Amino acid sequence: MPTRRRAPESRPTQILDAAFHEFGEKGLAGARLDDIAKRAGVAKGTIYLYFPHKDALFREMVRTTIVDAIASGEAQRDEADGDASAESLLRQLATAWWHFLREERVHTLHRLVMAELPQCPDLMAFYASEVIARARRLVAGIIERGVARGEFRPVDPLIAARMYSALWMSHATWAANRPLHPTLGADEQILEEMLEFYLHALTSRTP
Amino acid sequence: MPTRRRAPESRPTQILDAAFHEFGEKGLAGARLDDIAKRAGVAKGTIYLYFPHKDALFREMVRTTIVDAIASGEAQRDEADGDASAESLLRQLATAWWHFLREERVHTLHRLVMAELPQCPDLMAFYASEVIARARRLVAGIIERGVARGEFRPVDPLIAARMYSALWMSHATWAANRPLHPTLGADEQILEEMLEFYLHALTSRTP
Amino acid sequence: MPTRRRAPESRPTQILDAAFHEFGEKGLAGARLDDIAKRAGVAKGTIYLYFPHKDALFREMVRTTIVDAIASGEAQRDEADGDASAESLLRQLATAWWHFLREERVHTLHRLVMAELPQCPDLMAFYASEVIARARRLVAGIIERGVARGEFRPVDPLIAARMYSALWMSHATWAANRPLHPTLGADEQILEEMLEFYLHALTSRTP
Amino acid sequence: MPTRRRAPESRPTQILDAAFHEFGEKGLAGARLDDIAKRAGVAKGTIYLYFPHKDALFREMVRTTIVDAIASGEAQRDEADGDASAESLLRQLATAWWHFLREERVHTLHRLVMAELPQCPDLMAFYASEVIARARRLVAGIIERGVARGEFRPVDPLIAARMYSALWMSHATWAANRPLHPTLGADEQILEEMLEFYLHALTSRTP
DNA sequence: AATGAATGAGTATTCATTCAT
DNA sequence: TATGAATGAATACTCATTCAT
Repeated sequence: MPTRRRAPESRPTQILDAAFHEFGEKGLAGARLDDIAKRAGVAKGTIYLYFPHKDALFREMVRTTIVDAIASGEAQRDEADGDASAESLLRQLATAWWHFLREERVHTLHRLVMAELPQCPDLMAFYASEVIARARRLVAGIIERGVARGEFRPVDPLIAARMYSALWMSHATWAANRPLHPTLGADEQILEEMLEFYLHALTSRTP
Repeated sequence: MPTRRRAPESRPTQILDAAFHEFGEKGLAGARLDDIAKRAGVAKGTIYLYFPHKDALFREMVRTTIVDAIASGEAQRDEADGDASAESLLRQLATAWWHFLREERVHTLHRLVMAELPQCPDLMAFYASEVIARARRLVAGIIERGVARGEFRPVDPLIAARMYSALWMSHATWAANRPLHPTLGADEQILEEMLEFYLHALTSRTP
Repeated sequence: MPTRRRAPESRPTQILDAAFHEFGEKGLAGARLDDIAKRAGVAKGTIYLYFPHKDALFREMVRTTIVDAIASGEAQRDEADGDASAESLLRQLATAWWHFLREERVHTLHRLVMAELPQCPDLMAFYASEVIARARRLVAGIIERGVARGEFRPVDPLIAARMYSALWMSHATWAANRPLHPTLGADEQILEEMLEFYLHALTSRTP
Repeated sequence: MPTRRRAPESRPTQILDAAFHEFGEKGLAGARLDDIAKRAGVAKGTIYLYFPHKDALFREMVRTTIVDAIASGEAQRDEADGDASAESLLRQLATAWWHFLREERVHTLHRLVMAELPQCPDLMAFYASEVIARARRLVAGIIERGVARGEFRPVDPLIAARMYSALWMSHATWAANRPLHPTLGADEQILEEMLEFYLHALTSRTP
């Protein structure tokens, strides 16, 4: 019998961590509480000391993962140089979000959200507003500035930001399933391709 | 009610149809054979005359839905005028695919694929090559032609086609969850926004 | 694997029978569905084809047992000679109810009702009105007649009937636990004692 | 709030008190140690310092409740005037026992005994001899005296005492569930009805 | 003595699968 | 073919009991 009470206050974290992996691999229905407990190194009953039932555990896991992901995303963004050109800022942000989206953890989260959250509309909404819309707002701000400075052609910043989301998120999904998308190059190359394409769309004068 | 064949003597089709709805609503694990049978108007045992088990039913449902979807997609494409400018062709194809992607049925399929198919890699591959890559090949062909004709700037047609997929598929997903994306306009407007953006990216000469 | 579908329409009866014994021995909480199934000779799942959950099974078991018991009680009563003196009628009825109350089945039922039904007030009410009050009404009728005929002193028939219930039911409970009540004589003797006492109370004119 | 000692240093008493209420409401199986602890204002583990397991707690709770009840019953009896007529004594005792039996606490105890003690025969025996038989002996003594004095007709005192128990206990049970027995009058009236009936049975000369 | 977090055996309930009809 | 009653393995959740503090 292993020692009880190993790290009293980190118990919920251990469990949420294990839950993330099990749910990530098997989905909400497929994951077994037994396995989550085993992975977390606690007894099954312990889970119920912190979460009233499987669904609540799932929800809380999604919620904390979103919050964590946002925090890490913000951190990456905050390294950006606030004084540079809009294009340069966009490149920095694009790079940071690309690394963020390419994290295993984020991809798993995204898949879970797509898969199971139609049944939990509130979590879906949380994800949509906190993760998706947040990135869009950041990008929209940069684009607005680029338009104001004359770096970019006059576009609706919100629409352009949506296009940005579309490109980055889709590619992240595909890159996470490379075997299915064999024409995809290396991560850095994809990033370059997206940036090249995206900047062309913003700077064109001709059409 | 969309056109879906329902030959009264064709049990498997009835069942697959019912399976599509139940799996679409509840997912692979959540759907109950009982409900599928009820919806199909057959006894539970009857399902086992045609499909060895639940998973096989799911797979077969996904497969036929993909095949059906492709057929309907192809039909829309074939209405395109083979003789027009690349831009005009692209507009026609873009419109057709947009309508295709906006079908409830296609969105449901997409969600299921994202959600459950990590566990069925072969189906995932089938979907990726038959649905996603197929569209890309079509678009790539048009772009190649546009580049050759000098309509578009010299881009890698495959890469540009990937960007196309990214924009169209992401927006289709968001449009299917409009409540979560309140800044989205009407379907036709979204299509216009994407086309405008995409054509700019292809025609710009500057950055 | 024993034969399936042994007696299709008697399945619920088999189960209710088994439930009566298991609940009777262990109580509502103590009885295990597994054991009930085993005793009924069916699989555990089969129970759920007929009863939505344990509580419903318990309730239904109590209900049918009450109904059965009443039917058997009525049958015994109907053998009574409608034309005799009130005393004679009372003796007949008293004998019939005594035999009825002394049945194992009735005693078990009574215990269950006392024990578990505070949590199911409707079943309790059903028992009170169908079993207890029913007997009282019968007795009250006879007493009323006896009073009218001058056989008995003028008593309130309902009150007298309540006294009857009290004597008979208490003695039935004690007789079912004879080891705890060693001064109790044989069943027939108890019946005689109760009748002697009861008739005295009804016929005395003095105090 | 009825008088119940609650010496602050007397943990076991607090626990037994809480146990009485929880077991009384939910039964042996239904009561949760957690709730008992909460009600007693102690931690769950503390219970195990005084009682080796749930069953022991239940048993001890029943035992002390019986002992307490007897003590309070005796006290009431001892107020009786030892010198009066048998009838007067009987009336005094009957009144005292009626108040005793009508206590919530006694009724709860009685229900628990009926419900759960088939599984604990020794407790059942304790209850039968200490509570039921004790009352009978008291009554039997008075009756014997009444017969000797010629106040009562010559009856077997033990049998008559049994009849007394039957009347009083049954009515106490019914009175505790008045909603189910709507024809029941007020407590004092019931007592009068029982006494009137009982004395008639004892004093009749005629039949 | 007292605590309450942790344990894990125990059980109701579900549902894919079978098979006698 | 078609049925649907029957099966029983699988699993979420509970709660008496333990023990490090």
